[in-house]
Amino acid sequence: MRPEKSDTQLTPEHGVPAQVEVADTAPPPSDIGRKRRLAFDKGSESYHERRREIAKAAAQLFNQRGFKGTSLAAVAEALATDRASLYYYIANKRELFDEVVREVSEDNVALAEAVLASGIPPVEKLRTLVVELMRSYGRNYPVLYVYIREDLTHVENGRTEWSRHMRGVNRRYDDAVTAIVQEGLDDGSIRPIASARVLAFGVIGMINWTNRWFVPDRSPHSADDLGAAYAEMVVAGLQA
Amino acid sequence: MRPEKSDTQLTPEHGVPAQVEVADTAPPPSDIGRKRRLAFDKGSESYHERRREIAKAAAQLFNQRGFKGTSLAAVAEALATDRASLYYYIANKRELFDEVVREVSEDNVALAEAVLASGIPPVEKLRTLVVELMRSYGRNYPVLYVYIREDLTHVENGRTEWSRHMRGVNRRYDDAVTAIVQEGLDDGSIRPIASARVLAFGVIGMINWTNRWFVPDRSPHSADDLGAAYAEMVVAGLQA
DNA sequence: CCCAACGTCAACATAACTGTTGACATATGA
DNA sequence: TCATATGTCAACAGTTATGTTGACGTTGGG
Repeated sequence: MRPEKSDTQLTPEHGVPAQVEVADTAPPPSDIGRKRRLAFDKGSESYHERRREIAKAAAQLFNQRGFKGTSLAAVAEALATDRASLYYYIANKRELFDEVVREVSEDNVALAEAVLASGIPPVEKLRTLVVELMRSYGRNYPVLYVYIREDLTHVENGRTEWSRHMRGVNRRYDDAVTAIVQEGLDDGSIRPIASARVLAFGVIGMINWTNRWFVPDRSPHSADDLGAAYAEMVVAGLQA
Repeated sequence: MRPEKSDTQLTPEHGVPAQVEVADTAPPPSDIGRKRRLAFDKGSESYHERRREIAKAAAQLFNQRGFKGTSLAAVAEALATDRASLYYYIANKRELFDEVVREVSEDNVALAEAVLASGIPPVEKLRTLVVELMRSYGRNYPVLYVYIREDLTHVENGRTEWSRHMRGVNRRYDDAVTAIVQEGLDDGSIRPIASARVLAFGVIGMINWTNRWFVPDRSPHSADDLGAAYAEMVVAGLQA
């Protein structure tokens, strides 16, 4: 299914099939790449601020159109600049996505794990979790939604270091929530309606689905309201 | 070869994009188009069966990789055929998506509306709805998930007849579920935790989120189990 | 003033994808 | 047998995307 790279001569230097190996390492330096790295390492404030601006604009587009549906040209346009200029700040689209998503997604996991580790009763953990998650979603809008919407597998083919990392983050998140439910099942404070994981996914789903309809600025409800409502619903639904 | 719009001719109409008009009608006939239409209208059994095979293969890929992430070449490959052969059956990728999704999404709405129209008490409607939806998701896997995953806006730019239709379907679905909850709020059988819509979206979210983790064949739970569990959780959570 | 860091620009190379074409194969029934 | 419906193939055209390049501007500090 790789019929013809072309019938014309293909310069052997250029034809090195770089897409076979997964090579998360050693992308060929390239000139602008060196400038970028330099600027990044030097790390002036304005540089990083501009980087954040770019990430913010990208987040909006990723949220609206998805990763695949967002072109760097569109990001550049949103910033009223040229696409090539972005390369002064980021190496490629995936790195931009990473920039947008990484910190906030890790905060999210940390939140879930902190709640799990707290000393309060399981049911209260659940309530706190739901409330705090919704707060976080509201506070970090739309960045957290970008993260939720993308089914990592859709972003990249799945074997890169980055994608492994992201899967790990997701996994820890699911595990933390599941563990909270499990505690409740174990001490009898949560009814054994189904396995801890199924129940946990139900809760997560209710929260995560808000990405489809909740736009903080344009909503009659605050994220806090939603969190409180869903927490109440979940707790009443699960409590023994 | 290709540099049509390079420095030779600096097209002055650089800023006149042709994609402004939406033209859902009158795609130029084209030869294979005529053959396709002919075959379709004549409608032999084998023709439509092949069409269904194609839709099924496409559904798998759409589900795994999303609309944008799925190329017709990939669909052809999955069927061990050539991409061009697909054009004997479908006119373009969107039509294929439509083929996959349309019927089942309308069935889904019909289901929700039927439950709404049934004579049972609101809380029982809710329970029935959740159970039946999960059954439907299991039965129609992965087709319904394809539909859920795509945030129509990501599939097409939003002004076409098709996209209006799809938004309408979504809307009717949301409205039906909301109406069920509203009935419960009105007759006092459901606690006024939040607005009917917020609660409805919570329920829908819990169910729809299963698209991220539930694979019928590879799951220890049946769709029925999940439906029963979530129904129980929702009903207990909302009942007065 | 001048230089280096900062930032931008136009253009190119490469690739993937969609939609289309016209010729070619097969098989089926009249 | 032969015409027709059915189905496939290789190839191309047009579009859009990414990543890169090298030259060009701008600006503030020494």
